[in-house]
Order: sequence, then structure tokens, then C-alpha cells
Amino acid sequence: MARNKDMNQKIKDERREQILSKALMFYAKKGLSATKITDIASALSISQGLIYHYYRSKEEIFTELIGTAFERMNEACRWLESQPMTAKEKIAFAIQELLKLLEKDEDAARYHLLIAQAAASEAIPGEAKAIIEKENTFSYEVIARIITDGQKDGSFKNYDAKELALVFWTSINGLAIYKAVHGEKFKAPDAAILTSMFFQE
Amino acid sequence: MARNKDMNQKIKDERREQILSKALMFYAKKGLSATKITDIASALSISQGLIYHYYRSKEEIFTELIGTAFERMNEACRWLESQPMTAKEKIAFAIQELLKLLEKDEDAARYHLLIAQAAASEAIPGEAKAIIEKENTFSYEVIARIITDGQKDGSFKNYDAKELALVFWTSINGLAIYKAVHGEKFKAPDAAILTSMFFQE
DNA sequence: GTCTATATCCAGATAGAC
DNA sequence: GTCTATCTGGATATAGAC
Repeated sequence: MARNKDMNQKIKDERREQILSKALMFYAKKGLSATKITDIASALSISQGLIYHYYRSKEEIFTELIGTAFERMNEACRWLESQPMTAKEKIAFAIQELLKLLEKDEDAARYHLLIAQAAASEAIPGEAKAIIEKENTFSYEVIARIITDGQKDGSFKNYDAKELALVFWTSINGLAIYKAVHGEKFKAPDAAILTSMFFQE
Repeated sequence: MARNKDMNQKIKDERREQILSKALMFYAKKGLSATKITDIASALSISQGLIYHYYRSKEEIFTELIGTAFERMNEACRWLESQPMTAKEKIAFAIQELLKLLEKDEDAARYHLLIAQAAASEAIPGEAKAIIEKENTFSYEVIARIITDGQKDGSFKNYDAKELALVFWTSINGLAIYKAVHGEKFKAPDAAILTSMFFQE
């Protein structure tokens, strides 16, 4: 009995995962409003009606993905900030890891794109907008704080820390979008190019 | 008689302009597939049917905008390359101008966003895709050439010129997207932050 | 849990009157 | 040139069978 229940639960969880994963792919590729429920269903070789067994609407799927995207991103930021590294090491590490992620982790690039897209577009569900409004500043603040630290110890250039944080993230986002376009062919640029915006020579 | 003809032509041209302009706004804001013909029509206080007097479809409007976007961009690139400046001056000038444009010229930022969007999305008309495929490399090549020149005279850092050009444009695109989100509140970062990726100290 | 209808709705596009 | 119908298609979402 319990056996069956567990099995069913597992199947259910797996389906949700599959749906989320495929939806992420399509949203990143075509945007929310251009992806049809059918796209997701047929890519999974399941009936279109079945999607509605798991989610109320494609907006709900989108919102869940946005939530996950920020969870991961903010968790990574918290982790980074708490590491026993110098400011310079933190930023160097972050850029290196982000570039590596963009190059090798398809989903990571997609999540980035999703956030960029969602933030840029007004055609997204209100709930998702709310998440973005609430969460989107955190990663900027973390980077700005690290930069400020680095300026205190003289290892960073003395431009406005907020502007530097802005350029930090918009550069990464720009690359994420480029990657989304060119897919496999994308090769991340040398991390040193980006770090040279921040570090004192 | 000729008078009337001219008048009519003028009205027609003006309408086309209005439609293009509003369409650009909505496409930048919500993307192609999420903007409805009704959005454009009602923003112009004209009937929805009238749009079809001027354009076959919203895809056609989109494609025309993409064409214009590249025309302007490539024209600017050609102009830049032909100027009697050093490589360093050219890049410094380009970054300065682009940032100024992003900050002050709403339409310029929108055109940027449109290209980024169109390039990133598979949900765009085939004709527009073709334009992008054909035109999108030009601006990258121009910047790469200028950078190569600058490396020869020792004023530029010696990273791979193609990678530098990539970072050049993706950084600008990232900022354009950020601007699209935050609208009026956006203040462009100090141009020197970006130039420091390219110039030898 | 999954599928096959089916209902509903909305946006794209057309036709014809003014 | 512009508007008001209207047609049409496609996509969302639901209902009911297996």
C-alpha cells in the first residue's frame, strides 16, 4: 500500500521535473507567450491535457521556474559572500564560475536568460513580476558590498560600487543571452577581460 | 489633384511611422508574440482593422523594424571605422556614444533590445531571422578590426580580439536590457569602467 | 496517471460600408 | 483612409473515459 503510494508520488515528482525542465528550455528559447503547452507536451511525448494535471497554466510553470532561478542565484550569492576569501578572490571566483556555468551548464544559462527575459518583459504573470521585484536586487547588493570591501583595501578601482555591480551583472547577462543564441558554439571569453574592469592593476 | 495625392501620401507615411513607432515600443516591452495588434491600434486610437491597411501582419512590422535597426547600427559602424581617429579614440568614442544613447534615446535602447530579443528568440519570423543571420556579424567584425589595430600600436590589451569584441557588444546589450527594465531610472555607468577592459594602462 | 474529445475564448486577418 | 462587422484558426483549459 505504502509502496504504491510512494511509487505514485515518485512518478508524479518526476513528471513535474520533466515538465519544468522542458518548459525552461522552451521559455528560454522562445519566451513565455510564444511557447505553447503543446510544445512542452509533445517534446515529452505526453498528451497536452496531462500538463494540466500538474499545473494550472503555463504561467504557473513560469512562475515556479522564476522562483527556482532566484533561489539558486541568491543561495550562490549568500554562499559567496560568506566564504573566507578576499574581495578580489571572491569577484575573480564569481566571474570564473559564472563563465564556466554559461559555457557548460545549459540550464544555468537558461535560468539566466529567463530572469533577464522576465525582468525585461511586461508580458509576464503578476506573481512572477512580484518575485523579481523582491529578489532581483539581492545579487546586485551582494556584489556591490564585495566591491566596496575591495575598494577599502585598495585592490579595486574606485568607480562607484553600484555602477560596478551593475556592469558586473549586465555583462554576465549579455553573455548569457549571446550564449542562448549561439548555443553550443559559444565559447566563454577569458575571465581576465571582465575582471580587469574591477581590479586595480 | 497632385495636391491631394501628396496629402494622401503624407498621411499614409505618417501612419506607417506611427505604427512602426508604437510597435517598436510594445515589441521592446513585451516581445513580438505577446504584443497584440490591438495593443498598437488602441495606443494610436485607431481601429484594429486599419493596421492591416498598412501591414500584412505583425510579423511584417517586426521584420521592418529589425531591418531598420541593423541599417542604423551598421551605418554607424561604417561611419565609425572610417573616421580619422586612433583605434583607442574610436572605441572610447563608441562606448561613450552608446551609453549616452542608451540613457537618453528611448528608441535607440528599444532597437537594441529588439535585436537582442530577436537574436535570442526562435519565435520570430523567418525573414527577420535571415536579416539577423546576415547582418549581425558586421558590427562584431568592425569592433574586432578596430581592436586588432589598437593591439598593433600597443594601446590595447592583448586578449583575443574576437573575445574582446564579443564582450564589447554583450556588455552593451546587457545594459540595454537593464535599461529597458528600469526605464527612466536608468543611469548609465561611467564609460571608463567599460573602456578599462580594452585599454592598456 | 494518462488519454481523447470537446468547449471556450481570443487574436489574427478579411470584407464591405462610409 | 478609416471604421465596423465577421470569419477563422489556433491555443487554453475542461470533462469524462480508460
